[in-house]
Amino acid sequence: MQDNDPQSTRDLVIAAAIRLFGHQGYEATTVRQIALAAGGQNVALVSYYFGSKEGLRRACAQEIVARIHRIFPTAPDEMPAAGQAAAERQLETLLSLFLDFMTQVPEAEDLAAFVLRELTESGEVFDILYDGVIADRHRQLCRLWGQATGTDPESETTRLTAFSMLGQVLYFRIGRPVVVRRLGWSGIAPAETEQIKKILTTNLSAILAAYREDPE
Amino acid sequence: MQDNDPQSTRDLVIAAAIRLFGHQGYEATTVRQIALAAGGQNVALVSYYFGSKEGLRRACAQEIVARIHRIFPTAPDEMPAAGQAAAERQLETLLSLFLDFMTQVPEAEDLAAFVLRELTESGEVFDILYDGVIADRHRQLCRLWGQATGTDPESETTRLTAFSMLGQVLYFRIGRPVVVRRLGWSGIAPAETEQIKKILTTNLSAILAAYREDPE
DNA sequence: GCATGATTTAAACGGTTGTTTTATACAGGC
DNA sequence: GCCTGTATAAAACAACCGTTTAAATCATGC
Repeated sequence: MQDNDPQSTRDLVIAAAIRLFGHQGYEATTVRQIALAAGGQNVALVSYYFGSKEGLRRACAQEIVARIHRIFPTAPDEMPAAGQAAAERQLETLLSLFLDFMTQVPEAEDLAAFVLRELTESGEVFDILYDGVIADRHRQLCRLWGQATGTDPESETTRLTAFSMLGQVLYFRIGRPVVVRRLGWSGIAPAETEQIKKILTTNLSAILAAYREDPE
Repeated sequence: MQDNDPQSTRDLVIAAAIRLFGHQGYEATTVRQIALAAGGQNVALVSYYFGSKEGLRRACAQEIVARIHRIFPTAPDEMPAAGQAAAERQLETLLSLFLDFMTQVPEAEDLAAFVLRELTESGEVFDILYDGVIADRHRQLCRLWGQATGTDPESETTRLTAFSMLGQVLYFRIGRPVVVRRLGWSGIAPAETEQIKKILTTNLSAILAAYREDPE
């Protein structure tokens, strides 16, 4: 029970909490489970460090915001106005990286599950996540989309289309068990991610082409 | 507390449980809440009728399967081999109905939330839902997709593409709070659903066109 | 080496959980 | 009438919940 880790006890508790909250839900997770999963820590630490179980929940959300900022740094607000072809290529790599993260990075499962649950409950934590990670990323996607199609990046059509593209990626994380079972896969290894990537890339360029020849 | 309802007490309990399980999660919901929401019934009824809270959870899943069968009857296995244009129109109405259901029917929120949660937990109830509602509907979608593009309806590409289309629809239910906030809407009224429908229809025909001119 | 503050521990708190028990009301067959 | 099985009721059950308390341990500056 010595402190040999570089991580502080506080960080250990947060990491365990994100994993458990995401996997089984906030209410279903007990602080004793968290303390145990954090390396056999004491139950009282949750109250000590975070005030309450609800405080720990908030701390988890803030940690997620920080972690995603580290993984996907926000692009500078004003980007060089690339051409349509360049913007399309940037869109492609953006969605590709997002898919890789969602299907391949192990910790993404916990993060996505946590965000998903908070999203359904629409509590106070939802605001932290929306302001911290969702809004900026979506705006960036819309900016690229506007450049690639030559349309208003903040039009209602663009914003909704951006969500429809995100939905495609996210389903392969949220609906992963369904996809795996229906495809007869044993999981989503890098080879399967490439297979999905081909589908999404095809969809992307097809939709972009439709908007370019008829900007509505 | 007389039995004036046409619904049996059992059905009342299941209805209340689906609503509460979907809205706040299985663990977060107490059997006393359910009994109260079912019209002030007694707590012991849950054990009496369903054996346990977990048994009630299974009964909810089976009820959801039955209800969705009632709303979206499965198409007969062999459909008249319609032409490509007819198949595309059928795809369009199918996704359109699905979106309507997901965004407009009030009870869809509870059903979708329930399914979503069970999907994340991958327990025994997930099997009931996959076998009962997901597999058949996805196969039907693939069949139509095959007809509309002239490709193998059970190829890996077709099955994945079908999921990518479903993902687009589902995001507007799962991510509803995000969409509403980002678009500055106050909710998703029928007018907003039509707006989304335009986007999804555009995407659908664009992707179909891509596969038709290059079947890969 | 001792005072000081932060960290960790064990134990207990009242309250709530799912379930069981026991008793009561109510139907229909004989 | 009574008997039988189903349905509802109230109360109690042990187990567990999040939180608090109070004491022990640790690191650190002086």
